[in-house]
Amino acid sequence: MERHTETEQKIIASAEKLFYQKGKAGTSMQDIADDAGINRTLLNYYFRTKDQLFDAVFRTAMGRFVPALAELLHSDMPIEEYIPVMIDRVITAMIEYPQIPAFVLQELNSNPDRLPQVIKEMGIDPDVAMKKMEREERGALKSDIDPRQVIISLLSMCIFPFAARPVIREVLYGGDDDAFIEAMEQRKKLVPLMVRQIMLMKNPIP
Amino acid sequence: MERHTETEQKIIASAEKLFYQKGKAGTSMQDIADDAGINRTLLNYYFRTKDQLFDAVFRTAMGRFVPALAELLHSDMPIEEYIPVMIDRVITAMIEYPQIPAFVLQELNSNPDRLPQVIKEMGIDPDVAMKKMEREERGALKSDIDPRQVIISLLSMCIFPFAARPVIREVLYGGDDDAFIEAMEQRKKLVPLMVRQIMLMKNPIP
DNA sequence: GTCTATATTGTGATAGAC
DNA sequence: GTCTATCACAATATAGAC
Repeated sequence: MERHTETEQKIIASAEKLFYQKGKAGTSMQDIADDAGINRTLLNYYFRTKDQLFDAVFRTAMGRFVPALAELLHSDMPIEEYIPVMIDRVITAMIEYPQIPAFVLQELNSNPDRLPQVIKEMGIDPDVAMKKMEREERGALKSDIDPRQVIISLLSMCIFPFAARPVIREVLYGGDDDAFIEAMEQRKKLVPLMVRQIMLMKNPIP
Repeated sequence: MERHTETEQKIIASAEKLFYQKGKAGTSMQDIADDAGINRTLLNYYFRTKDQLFDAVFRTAMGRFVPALAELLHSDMPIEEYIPVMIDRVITAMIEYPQIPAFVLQELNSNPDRLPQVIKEMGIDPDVAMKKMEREERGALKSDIDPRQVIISLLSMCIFPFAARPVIREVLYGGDDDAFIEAMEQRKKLVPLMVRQIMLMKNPIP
């Protein structure tokens, strides 16, 4: 399908790396060209403008972790069955691309206009998602707790540790990155248990 | 103590607003001057360089929520007693300054050199923090679970919802910001209960 | 303290030779 | 497809008048 020259590949790879790290405004076309080891004008040749190059990278970034999230809100199966596999998938993606969460969140924060695009690419219909939440409320989740609060906690526990990786690694794991990763691997099994505990709560808020 | 002219105040206020929103590289000195309604060269007069102005803002940002976090790792009292008040304080700070989490996380991500400064200003000694964690392991937390995993989940559940605010608000609350805030208020009571449930887990990982 | 004028460098983008 | 040369413009920062 996709016909990509070697040069184009190198551009995307360098652009991804630098945009993740320094953000859109913090990265110049020259930076990307230098990192890729090519002439700066080639960026314009392949992607016309910086905006278009960034869009390509942003789309790539979302494609790396959004599908796992979207599925959680979509499936007709009881939410409970999906949780463990979902968590495993999300954490696995985070370990592979640890810089993406902070990158996407910052970009959404500074450019809210992109939100509709994000939601659309997630394939999520907000209305459908909300209806589903309301159905779950008296369904498989035999809990009095608002299922949205569970979802929020679930996503938080999977994604936030990576967004805050440098601090957590330094303060809680003495700067040892292997120890941090090991802890995240453990979370693949741990977070589902935590979520289960949370779902078992009765009458949390009267 | 602090002697600040009105102009200086206006600069800091505008700089805070814009840096939170657009980041350091995404905000020009001109942008800040325009927002503050003053001449651009006054920024240089009061803060010499953009870097120094940004540092001032970054310090301010941390001062707004770091103390509440630092206390969690410091106190000699059993961790369990502190949790509810801690959570309340953190969420309250997040509601007041919702853009700070994504801002600080992105800045730490793109400029890891700042981490030591952050840790120092938190007043945290990582060694002390880790020792404490190990002590708690067989202490007040009567659980087999690694207390660091609890801390991570606790912070995640408090901070992440705000970092991901635009998405969560749109997908889970139909774009209604009041509903989002209301849900966060509920979390002040809800998250402590969730954490308690998590701490009660037995033999989560053999 | 506040302004105008200016120096200097960086940046995105294009035209045109090869 | 890849390079050199060049453009227009925006950015930070400083000097100096008021």
